[in-house]
Amino acid sequence: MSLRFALLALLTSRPMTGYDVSKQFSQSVAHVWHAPDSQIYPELNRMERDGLLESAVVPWGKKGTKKEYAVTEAGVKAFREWMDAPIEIRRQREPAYLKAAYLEWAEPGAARAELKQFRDHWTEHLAMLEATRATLVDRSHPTLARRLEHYDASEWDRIVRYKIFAYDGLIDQARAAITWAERGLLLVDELEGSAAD
Amino acid sequence: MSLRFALLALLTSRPMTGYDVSKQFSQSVAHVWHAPDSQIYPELNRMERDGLLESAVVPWGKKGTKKEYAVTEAGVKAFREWMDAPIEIRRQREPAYLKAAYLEWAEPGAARAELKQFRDHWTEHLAMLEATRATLVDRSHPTLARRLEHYDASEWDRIVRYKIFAYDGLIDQARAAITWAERGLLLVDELEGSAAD
DNA sequence: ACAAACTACCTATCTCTATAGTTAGTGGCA
DNA sequence: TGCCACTAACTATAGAGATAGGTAGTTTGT
Repeated sequence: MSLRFALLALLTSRPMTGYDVSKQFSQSVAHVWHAPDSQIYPELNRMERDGLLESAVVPWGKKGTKKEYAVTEAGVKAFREWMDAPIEIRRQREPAYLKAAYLEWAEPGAARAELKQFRDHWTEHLAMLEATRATLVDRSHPTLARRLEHYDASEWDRIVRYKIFAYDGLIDQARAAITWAERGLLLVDELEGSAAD
Repeated sequence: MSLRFALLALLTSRPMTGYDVSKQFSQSVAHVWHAPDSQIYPELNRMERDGLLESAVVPWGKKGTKKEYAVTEAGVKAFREWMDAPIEIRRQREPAYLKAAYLEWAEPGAARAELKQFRDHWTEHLAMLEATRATLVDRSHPTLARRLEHYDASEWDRIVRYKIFAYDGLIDQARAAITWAERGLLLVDELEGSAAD
């Protein structure tokens, strides 16, 4: 159900085609709620069917057309209602931590490789989050810039700071994951005897 | 797919009935991979069909019977293979952070309520994780105690420390979530004007 | 003139999850 | 003797999500 609201969140910045949505999505909302385009297109259709979006067919080149979606009043209302409703608490589902708890079953080499892979993934992810955070701070983030156009300048700080707050939380998570993986690598060295590799 | 391996992990400690599994599960592996019993029973059946488990029918009372599952050699092999394979990286799916990024749309009261709910959930979760961690440190955790029986005492430290390592990671996550929510509450006060409630 | 890369928009299928039930026997106690 | 909580083991169904495709037009570079 959150996909629907992630899409509404994005579309409140400006009307977009499905293709725009799927491109912009991966650079913003997906940091917090990932979805592939095979989920995005059908969901946009369903949202239109449910009256949350309306679409206009726009010509594209000589023969091509594209469909631009805009949030309706009902869509804004649904989004506000979701924002005011209690959040769903996600259940724990962490394959990395599951494996960590049973690391005595792994080959030491495989244990090290997994922890490194995990650390590297989060290191990369952290860099991306920090880069995105920087574009929020200086307001160069394209979706944010378009969003601020609808508001009075006196509101800008408030809007931007909530987005930075969300990214700060994600950055903390990423840092914690990296620290944890590094502690894990030291632990494997200690328990399995350190091996060069 | 991880559910299968979460179940194998649990069943390597000792053979269990489906009911035992679903009870023990919620006190151990579920901290890292949640699943309701409506997923556990069918998955146990499928694992038996696939040769990872074998079951014995055990009498229970006068007429009742129960089915006790034990991990087969193929099951142990599959578990080891999964342990040595690279981990799947989970995609971000965090409704709380999604909402946080768009908090300018929420009523200030609703924003506060959500952050409090989030903080309280994680505070409770943290207490449970710390309590479980303590039972690992003193080795009074029932599943751990049964597990250690299969190993030589010289191996105990290694096994226990990996489990503590996993819980340390979860505890860090919980603490980070609480700190983040508290920062969020201060931010709402600053941006929306503080309201007593 | 043509290829390659990009824009645009899906579809199909399978698995995984969530939610909400059902059926039946056991053990204790009032 | 009857009731209730617990043990035991599912089932049914809908929706979400992952993976892997497909088709058609456009733009850009050579």
